[in-house]
Amino acid sequence: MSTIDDLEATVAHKRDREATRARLLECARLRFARDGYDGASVRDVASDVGVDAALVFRYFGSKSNLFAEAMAGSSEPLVLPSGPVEELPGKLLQQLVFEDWAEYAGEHPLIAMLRSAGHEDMRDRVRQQVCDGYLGALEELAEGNDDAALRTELFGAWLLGIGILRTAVGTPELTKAGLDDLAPHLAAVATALFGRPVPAPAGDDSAG
Amino acid sequence: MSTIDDLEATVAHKRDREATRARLLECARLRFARDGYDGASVRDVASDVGVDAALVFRYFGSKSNLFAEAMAGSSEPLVLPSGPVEELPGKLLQQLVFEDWAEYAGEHPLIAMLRSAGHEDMRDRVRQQVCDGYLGALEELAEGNDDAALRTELFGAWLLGIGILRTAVGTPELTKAGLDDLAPHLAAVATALFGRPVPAPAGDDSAG
DNA sequence: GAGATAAGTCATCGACCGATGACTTGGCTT
DNA sequence: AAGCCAAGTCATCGGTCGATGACTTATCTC
Repeated sequence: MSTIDDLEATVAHKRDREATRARLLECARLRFARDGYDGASVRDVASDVGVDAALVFRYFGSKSNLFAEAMAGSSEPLVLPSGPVEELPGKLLQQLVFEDWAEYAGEHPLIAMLRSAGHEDMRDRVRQQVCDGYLGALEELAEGNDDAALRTELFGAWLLGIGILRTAVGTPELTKAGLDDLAPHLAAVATALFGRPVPAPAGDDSAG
Repeated sequence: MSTIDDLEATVAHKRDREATRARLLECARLRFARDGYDGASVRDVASDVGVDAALVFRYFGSKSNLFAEAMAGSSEPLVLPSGPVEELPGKLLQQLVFEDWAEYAGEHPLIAMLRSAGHEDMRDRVRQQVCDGYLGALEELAEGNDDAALRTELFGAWLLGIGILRTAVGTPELTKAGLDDLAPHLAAVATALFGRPVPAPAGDDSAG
């Protein structure tokens, strides 16, 4: 009996406010990332979770708030790779481009979020995430240069552009390229931009 | 009297099918570029021109057709710079980033078009324009390298990323940077990527 | 088991969307 | 000036959206 109770408590457990809220946020993240702010409807999100749309407004007040909370809690999937800074460009490239973001419709959430950049507040949100997150982590690489921040942004622009050409535009060479194909160019550009040697990311064993 | 007639004939010229059609297409280009396919409404476009929305459907049949015709006629503003290939990266950067695209809401049409990349046919259109237009012009620079096409796309990705970080994300350093600030980095990256010297774009006299 | 409280639903509103068809108005020919 | 035809408008439909408030139902306590 306790087994069944536990099961129901962890799996189904209907009418659990916090659990429902969490599921709504998770589905909202996916929907917003995949379809953009306008493209994702509150009814869609609610339907994914299996509740009525009115409940969403009951919990979050407005679609805008739902978006804000969903994106605020999305720092988890955007976790930055750790390790020595020299290896960071390669790891970021791998994460941005080659990681399997299947649950985000095949795109890195950041690229997907750009679809919503038409709205002013989302632009701010995206910018903050880009600057504080990715660029902040890269800035150490540019240390010692006169315009370190600019160089960092330029390198970030490159990574972002690669991701966009691959997933949003579908350019032929980049689409079929693997990490091994990009590695030497990554090293060359990073070195040229930062004025310090940046090793090419290892064609890691996990990549078949 | 003839003066007034001429004025009306050239300026106002009410009830001129072709003129109205052309104005609708022009406004549609701007709206679609600025707000994306979903964000731009037929009523908006019609209102810009000063006609009823029903007229748009009368002329173009559907919003989708309006979009197709508007974008088909937009090859004109995407004219490529001419001159020796070595100067092309700089010119492209200037056009992509610093040209005044005021009529396209301050963004290069290409970047703006990415907003609509959620729609499949739009994606194809953007890819074709990118590949045949911009990347095709740049490919000559990569000649002599083993993977010339990939290098070209990588450089295109960089230019595109710069444009996006500037206008769509609003990253601080890139936003306030001028062409002169970017020129040396452009030269460094292009040289590293193409393996041949690429001169920095001249901080031209017209830029005050 | 009765009742209270919170989780979740239903019905509905007003606004806007794309789209259609009947209507009006302006310009040209005769 | 009469009258036709095309350019442009108006009224409206069906649908979806965000949002609200009244309602139902499950769960917990006593």
